[in-house]
Amino acid sequence: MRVNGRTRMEIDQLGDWRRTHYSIDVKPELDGKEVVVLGWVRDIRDLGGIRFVILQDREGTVQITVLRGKTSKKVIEKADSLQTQFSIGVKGTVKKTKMTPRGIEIIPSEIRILGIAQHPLPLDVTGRTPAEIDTRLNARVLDLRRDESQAIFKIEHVVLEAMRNFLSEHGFVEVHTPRIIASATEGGAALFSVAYFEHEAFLAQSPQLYKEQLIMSFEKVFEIGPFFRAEESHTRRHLSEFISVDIEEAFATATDVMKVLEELVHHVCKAVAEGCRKELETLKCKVDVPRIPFKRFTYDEILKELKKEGTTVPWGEDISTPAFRTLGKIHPYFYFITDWPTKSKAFYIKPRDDNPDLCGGFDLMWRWIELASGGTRVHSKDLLIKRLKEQGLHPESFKFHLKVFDYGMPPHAGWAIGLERLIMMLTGKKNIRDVVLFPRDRFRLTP
RNA sequence: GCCCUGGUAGUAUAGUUCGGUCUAGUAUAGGCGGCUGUCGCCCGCCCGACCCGGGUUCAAAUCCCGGCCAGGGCGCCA
Repeated sequence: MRVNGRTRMEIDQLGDWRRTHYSIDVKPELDGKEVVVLGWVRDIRDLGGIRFVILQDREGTVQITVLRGKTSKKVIEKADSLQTQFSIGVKGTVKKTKMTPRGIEIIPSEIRILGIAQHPLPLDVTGRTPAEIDTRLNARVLDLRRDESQAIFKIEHVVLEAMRNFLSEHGFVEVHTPRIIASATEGGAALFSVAYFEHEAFLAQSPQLYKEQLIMSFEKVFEIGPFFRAEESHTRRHLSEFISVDIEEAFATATDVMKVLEELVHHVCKAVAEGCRKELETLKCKVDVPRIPFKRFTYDEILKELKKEGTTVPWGEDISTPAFRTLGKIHPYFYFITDWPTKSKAFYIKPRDDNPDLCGGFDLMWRWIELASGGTRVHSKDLLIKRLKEQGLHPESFKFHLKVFDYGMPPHAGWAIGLERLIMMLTGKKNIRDVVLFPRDRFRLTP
């Protein structure tokens, strides 16, 4: 049998080999010590009598140096049969040297080939030859070995960890609401339908109604999880499946949860700026820790600003994407937009007591992108029914939700932030697909 | 859903304006050979592509029509 144009080599067993060090932990102090490193072949440079194999693991790379004259025949044969992206294990001795940038190399005593890679590969992991996003997503697992991809998802991990810590420390309880629901939670966005035994069900577009119900016992809740929108949108910032970070708090108003939101964003930016220096450098990206509180503008003030720039938005209408792009140029960082017209926001956002045409809804903007939205919620059953009707929805289809208002619904408020959009902002990526492991959009369902 | 742009080796590109010189160029990857200190190693040789279907023409990668796919924009949204 032939693979890659040559005789198929034996695949070795991992056996009792376990990693003793990640690549970056192999340091000059270990000179003379035996180590076992595991990973993938990033690069091979063969100079004839000497062959350099660069091994990559999730933390970095380390050089394996094979000297033809001084190494056993068996090791040389193995080293010669390696190709890039093979999964391998190397047992060898650390050698201090001035010949490598990191000051060390590993002289192998045994190499094990643990998994082969079929060549030619669909993309270049070293990044010397670029690949387009479509090509990269089709070969996503290989693409995820690129330094840039690794950096993005390391940052995402740090963000999620920072968010969970922050919210837990502020007394929020993590909850999970159903993904499979009987009917629309908000109206508005289109839903995916699923066959649910003998019924039709839908994939949840938001945890909105459930999180409101949960504050009736837990008071402060948060949820991080995927939600689904069957929108036809095909843009750089929309997905069919996205991660929403939601909070809801009892006995609170928009003002209270806006404070939580800006403190959270501040905390997250700080965690990334301090904890992901290497990753930000890889991405050639800078994260400025924002000053809090963020600027707050009312909807009316925003309309006036836009008018000055020559963009007229009729009062009560939502702000168009081109108008938001204009705003992004005026306000190049974080800012809130408050006091929206009631009719432009969802039925569960509370109209103001002193002026029912305005409501307690807000958006958190980053430049021209809507990062989060939230508000004070309606907690009166009668008002909620009235609002449902005004939005053209049928109170009958919300009867299970309306029923809980008979059990002592407190005033409450909350928000939701689009995780991927936040990650885009922190990583400087212009396409949301870059920051999702396996994105789902209007035209992509695989891999 | 609508609008715009594009589709050339595994990948990324040149060529398309104005049809012929394209037997389709380059880089990288891949194969073979050489090289004992590389770190985007180097050198030589080789392999490999015009999205699909139809049309115009003496002649189509190039022009026209349809399809599929991709990227961007809009509306909607987070």
